[in-house]
Amino acid sequence: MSARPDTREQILDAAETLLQQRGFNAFSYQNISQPLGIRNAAVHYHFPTKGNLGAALIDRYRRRFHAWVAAHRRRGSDPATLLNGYFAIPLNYLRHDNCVCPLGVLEAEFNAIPDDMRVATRALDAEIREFLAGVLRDGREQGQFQFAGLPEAKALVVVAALQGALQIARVAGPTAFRDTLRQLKCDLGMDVRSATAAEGTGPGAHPSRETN
Amino acid sequence: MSARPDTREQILDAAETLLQQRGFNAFSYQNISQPLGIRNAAVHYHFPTKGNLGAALIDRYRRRFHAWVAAHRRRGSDPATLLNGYFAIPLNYLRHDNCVCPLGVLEAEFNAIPDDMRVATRALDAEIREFLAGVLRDGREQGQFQFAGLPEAKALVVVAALQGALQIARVAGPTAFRDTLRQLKCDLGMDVRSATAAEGTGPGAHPSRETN
DNA sequence: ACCTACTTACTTAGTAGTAAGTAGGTTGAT
DNA sequence: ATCAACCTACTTACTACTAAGTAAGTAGGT
Repeated sequence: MSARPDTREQILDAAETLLQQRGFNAFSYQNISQPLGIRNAAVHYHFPTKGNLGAALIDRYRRRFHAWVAAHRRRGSDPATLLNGYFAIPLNYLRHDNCVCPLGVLEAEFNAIPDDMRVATRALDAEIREFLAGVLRDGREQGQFQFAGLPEAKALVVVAALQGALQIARVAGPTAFRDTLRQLKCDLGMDVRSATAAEGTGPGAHPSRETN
Repeated sequence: MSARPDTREQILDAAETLLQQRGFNAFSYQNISQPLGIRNAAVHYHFPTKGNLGAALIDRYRRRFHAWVAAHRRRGSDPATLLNGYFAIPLNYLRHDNCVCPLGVLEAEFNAIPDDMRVATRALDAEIREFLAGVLRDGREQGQFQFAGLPEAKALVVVAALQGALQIARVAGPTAFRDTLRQLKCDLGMDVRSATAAEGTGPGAHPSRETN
């Protein structure tokens, strides 16, 4: 009966889906343990407190993102490829039963999560925006994107809009997100083909469904 | 001891702050009753279930927004004034201890709120985006704004970015929101003065602090 | 003999929600 | 004008449940 010995990772997978579907304060240890066929105390064994679980989850998001960026750097991807690869992350969330961006959830509940989670959240946000600002700067220099203003400010608009659009897609349907993405590309002077569907799972590789 | 007979409205005020500060699933009846010096059951008297409270709160947001739009219509405000007035709403939230957009919170927790709240949330989102798309369309026709694409898509980008930026401001500080707003205006070909500070409280008039 | 990865059984502290009682004001019939 | 009936806006006291977290025990591998 030891088909999946990696209980710890399965717990994180379950927590990830629950976080992006319901929010941190709207799921319990039982929501994790029951589907996995284990006991609440088993979850506590791996993650003594819920805050530890949350912080470990955010750290995993960060490691995945770092690895994804590193892989692209090795491949020497150009700015347009990097940006389309980044767009694939929320597109994956969207396909995954309208999951929202983890950063959005954590920031919305920021005053109701433990301190170690806040620190990790801040770090993830900074890393993503720093990456994106670099991509936008390089892309503009190389003539792949057109926009006015600082790359940091444009990166802010892009991440904020993607994050917000995933949330809006919850009430307005997935086309709301796709329309937002198309407009963002248009505002960057990019080629507006729907595309980027087969861009690979990227760092936002969501556990359930396709991992079966 | 009847300084404030309007308990019902005070409950909604408290719930509003709690929603935008902590999220719907991260506050309890006690968080409302205790500061008001009343009992939990008094809250249940006015709002039998937490879902009723939440739905009533969203309905109040909607009524405030309708009244605000109607007031501007009577005044015959031009698109730029309307848009700057709309921008004043999240700017007020920001000043109010980094409150986030109620729609963002509700959408993030969408799978963890009762059904009547979902219906009301959907309605509020549709009303806001419809209003904004109209403003953007008129403004472009009158030469006040410049942008490519459909007004509906541009409205989506604007509301999504504002919503997301309020959340990001939680972890990155208020300048993150202001930078996002400046970039959005820049992308619309608007005059980029910081301004719009004394735009009045508008429909996002938050209860506590200044109402004292 | 010990470690890892659990389980069973429990505690403590909340949560939303309810039932029944009550103070004070309003209404209506006599 | 007075008294009974009733309504609004609560209170006290409770139920039923769920939450996170802990202590102690155990099976199986090293």
